[in-house]
Amino acid sequence: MASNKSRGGPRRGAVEPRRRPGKERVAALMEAASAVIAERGFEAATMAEIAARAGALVGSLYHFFPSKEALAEALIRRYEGIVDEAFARVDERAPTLSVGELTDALIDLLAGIQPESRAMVALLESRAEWSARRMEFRDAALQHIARTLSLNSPALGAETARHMAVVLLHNMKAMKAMVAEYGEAGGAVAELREMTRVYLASRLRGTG
Amino acid sequence: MASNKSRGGPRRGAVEPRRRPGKERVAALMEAASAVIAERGFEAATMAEIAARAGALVGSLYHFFPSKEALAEALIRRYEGIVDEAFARVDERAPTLSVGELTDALIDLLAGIQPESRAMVALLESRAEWSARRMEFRDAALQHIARTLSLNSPALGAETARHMAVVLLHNMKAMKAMVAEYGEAGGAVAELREMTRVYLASRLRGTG
Amino acid sequence: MASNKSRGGPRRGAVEPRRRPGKERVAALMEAASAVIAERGFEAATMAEIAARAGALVGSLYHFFPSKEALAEALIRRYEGIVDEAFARVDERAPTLSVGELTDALIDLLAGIQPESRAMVALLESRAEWSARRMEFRDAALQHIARTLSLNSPALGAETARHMAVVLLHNMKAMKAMVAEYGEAGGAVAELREMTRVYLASRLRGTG
Amino acid sequence: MASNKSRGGPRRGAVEPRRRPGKERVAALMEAASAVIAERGFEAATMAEIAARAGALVGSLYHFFPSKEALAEALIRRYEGIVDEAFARVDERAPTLSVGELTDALIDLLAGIQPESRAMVALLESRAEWSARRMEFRDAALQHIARTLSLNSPALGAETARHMAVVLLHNMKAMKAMVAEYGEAGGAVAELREMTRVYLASRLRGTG
DNA sequence: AATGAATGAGATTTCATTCAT
DNA sequence: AATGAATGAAATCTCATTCAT
Repeated sequence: MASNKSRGGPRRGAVEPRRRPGKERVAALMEAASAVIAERGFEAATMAEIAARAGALVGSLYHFFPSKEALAEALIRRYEGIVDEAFARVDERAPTLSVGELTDALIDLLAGIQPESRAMVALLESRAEWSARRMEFRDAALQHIARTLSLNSPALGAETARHMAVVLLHNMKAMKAMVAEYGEAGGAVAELREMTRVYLASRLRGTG
Repeated sequence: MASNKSRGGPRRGAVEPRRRPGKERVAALMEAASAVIAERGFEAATMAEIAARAGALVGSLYHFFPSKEALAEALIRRYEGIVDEAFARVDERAPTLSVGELTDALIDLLAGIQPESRAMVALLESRAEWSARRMEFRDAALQHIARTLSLNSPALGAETARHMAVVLLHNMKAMKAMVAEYGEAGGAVAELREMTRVYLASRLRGTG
Repeated sequence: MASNKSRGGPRRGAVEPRRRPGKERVAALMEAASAVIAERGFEAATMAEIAARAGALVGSLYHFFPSKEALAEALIRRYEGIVDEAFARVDERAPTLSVGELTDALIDLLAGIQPESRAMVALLESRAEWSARRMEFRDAALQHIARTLSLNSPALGAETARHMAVVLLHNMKAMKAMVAEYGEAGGAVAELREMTRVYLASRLRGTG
Repeated sequence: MASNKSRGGPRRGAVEPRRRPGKERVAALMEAASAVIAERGFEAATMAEIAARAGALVGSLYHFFPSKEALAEALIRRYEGIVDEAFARVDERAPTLSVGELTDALIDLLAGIQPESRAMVALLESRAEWSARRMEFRDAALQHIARTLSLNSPALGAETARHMAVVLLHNMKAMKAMVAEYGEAGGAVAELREMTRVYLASRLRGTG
């Protein structure tokens, strides 16, 4: 890692361009960032490669994202939106979902988000002094899961739901990784799904 | 001159020390490496910090471990020994273990190895071109788990055991991470244990 | 992080500068590299000194030449151009040259290229796993010489010309070194010229 | 290059062991040094590899040769002895040698010294601030050659002989290199021999 | 005498970030 | 807005040499 110290001044978040060409540029840059981070992990992804993949130059990248961390935050913000929507769709149906349906809905939620979710997991996994923004994202995901559980099984205690969410988030990330490694049809993938199903069946039994 | 060309010929792994002080130094260096890697992850751990934590200089570190990768391999070799022993202890009792006992034996196996296992997980998780050595370690762990399952439930198909092992290894690593984050008494820890228990109960039922 | 793993993908040779100041910088860097390599030899020449001599920092040097080897290749590419031109000028007159004129044309060819040729010889002499690029340069020089010989004495067999070229290249490099050491007027320089002349006279006699 | 500064105290040359085992050790170390320097060149040869090739350790090597330069000097001293003898053998016959015989005697002199002469050439070629010792060796070789020439052709002026020696030494080193590269039977080797023959024939004609 | 661990300066290379144009 | 060159701290690795045992 080179000098990570933020030498930068007061500029904080990402600049939001008003004009069309700028918007397209930003979209291309974020897509490129997603791809590179997914491939290499956050720390190993270099700003130069991200820019190059978008057909741009570092200067351009820094024009919109004043630091690597700002880029990460912008990505996370985008992921949050996507994840929010995914949960919203599940939550609509949550109260009426059977255990098997709930299992699939949750466990496939991350894996179903293409192609960003690999970068998302990489970002979540990356240390880098555990930036506050990433913790928030993680907490938001946990709250989402807990809420979905509660919607499905209102009798579930809030704290229990929260603890279960921690486990389920692990499973969701594992599913993403396993699908990437073995493909959707792998036997291990089926086992992970089955484990999640029997777990939810057991925990939500009396409550549903 | 510091050209990176491999010049020394076939020197591959770590140099084994021949004198008492060297042995102690190597032990101290590996301990320091474990600690730093556990804290920062493999890529972010610097050779300088590892050496410093052992009260040594980089030159000393490189005297025993000719590269960062060689250090990683030496650590993995040590972990392999420890993990082998842990599995051997479980396997002695495996045929007679109840599902609950088997669950605990497996899920606590990694977490029970102190203090190295955090570094072990970090090493397993690190990318760095997925070095062959780390893949082997992973495969060995999977085989260990599959064997333990088969010892407990001989009727289990070999392939099924293998697929279950993939899932269980995920759980074991998650347990390690969660204990490190929340402590042993955390509610999430209990949930992970419970999930593993009901999963094993469900899969080993008819077979035991 | 400074892992040596090739991460940037296929970037091989030198980056060609796109702006005026860059072009000048690159020219200054290559000149500095020539000078330092000429003085110290390739291996002993350090990137830091090369950069410093051009009034730049290592980072700048690496901006244009991603490795020391890439810098060497860029230099060789430039030398190739210069040498090609020098041979082209000789070859125009080659058919009509007397032995004495041919001797002078060849033996002074390298020595006449100022100031790069000392670095060129240093590069040619340097080991460093005998990089393919340098072998190619050497082969090209041999072919040039053989062609010039054949132009002057068409009856010369291709293989003989090739073997003579090996000897003449030695003489050309020796001339460069001796001029650098003793100056143009040295008695040894005259002897080398004379040796080359009687050799060519003897070999090209019946053929010319 | 690491810290090349001689931090050492007043110890200068190599220690000469009195006991048999010491003598054998020294011989083995010098042989190993010759081999490694021949393979890699002087600068790239490391003290550790030299020691290892002799089945010894750096400490041992430094016991007998207090620095790398001292080792180089010891090697040169040995070479001087060998070269002195070789010239003595030639000089006995020198007055009666025909031009062809003189050519062969000189041009094969270095190449005929096995296996040290490659290291010798490497040492002679290496820069390393052009140590005085190596310059002396070179000068001694030049004087040897000049003397042999004068013995064969007493009418030759002293200065002319000296200038011719410079050229002939180049040829002798080139022969060594070419034999190493193409083998004894190469066409280029024959050309080099022929060039040397016609040169000597031309220069020594009236004088012999 | 011999061993082999320790030292530390220095080399190559990487990369986030800045800034003049 | 965009470009791309410049910066410089930091990381990995090397190696001649010293020194305690």
